[in-house]
Amino acid sequence: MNKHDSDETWKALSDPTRRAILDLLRDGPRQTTAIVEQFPELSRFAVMKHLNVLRSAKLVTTRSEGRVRVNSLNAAPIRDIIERWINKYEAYWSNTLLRVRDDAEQKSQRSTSKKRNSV
Amino acid sequence: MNKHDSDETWKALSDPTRRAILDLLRDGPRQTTAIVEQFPELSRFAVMKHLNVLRSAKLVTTRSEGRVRVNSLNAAPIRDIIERWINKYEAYWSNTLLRVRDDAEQKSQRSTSKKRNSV
DNA sequence: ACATTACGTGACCAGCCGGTAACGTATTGA
DNA sequence: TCAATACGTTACCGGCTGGTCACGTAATGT
Repeated sequence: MNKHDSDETWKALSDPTRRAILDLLRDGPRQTTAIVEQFPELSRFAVMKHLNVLRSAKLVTTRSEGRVRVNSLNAAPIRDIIERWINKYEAYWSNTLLRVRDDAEQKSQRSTSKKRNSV
Repeated sequence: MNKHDSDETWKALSDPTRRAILDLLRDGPRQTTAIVEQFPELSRFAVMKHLNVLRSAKLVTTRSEGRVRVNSLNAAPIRDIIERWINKYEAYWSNTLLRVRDDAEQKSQRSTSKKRNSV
């Protein structure tokens, strides 16, 4: 949780393509080519560069399976940042966070259908 | 909350100096010169550029008081982002964030009379 | 009136960032 | 074996970003 690490996380999260990759990996691990194909408007290398940024920020982990590379989301750095900001800005939104918790409770009571909004 | 807006927020938050300015404004409004003086290693213009980025991302609002300009934090865009990410990544950190939310709830119930800093 | 204080801007520059084209490596199946 | 598949890299580039220096504007106190 040192400053350099969180700064790298922020930098990694600041790009919309990289956030879209994380969105994709939320639904489960993906091999590299599958991620690349998700962005037909970008070259393969462009996507892989983003992937490398995410890897060095430890937001994505990759393991080899034969000639396939499986990329998985690691949400820990995001959690660290969010947790930090929740504590830092607590005075500014305590009531809002209560609403967030209510949403979460309702959602877990309803069903487990996931929504896919891109931020 | 369209995509452009939240992207601008992310970009604004991606710089450590800008996050430090927000940190400063958490403690209350500051006039422009006071913010500038907080960063002796930077030129005044550099700080003001960062301030302008924060203003156009609506993270900082500024009002005139005579020849003084008072800058205030607006945490709403941060709250929006965090709220979204809490919901999106809910499955990845169930216990930790619930604890944080419980803390917020207890605190808001304890000190309902205590107003937060004027924004 | 006018120096002082507070704030803002124009012009410019180096370096990083996100992107492409082309090429290289390694595992696998027929 | 060797073409196909999956993945990665070298070389390069335009534009954005974060920074500087110098200058400009506007309200205030005396």
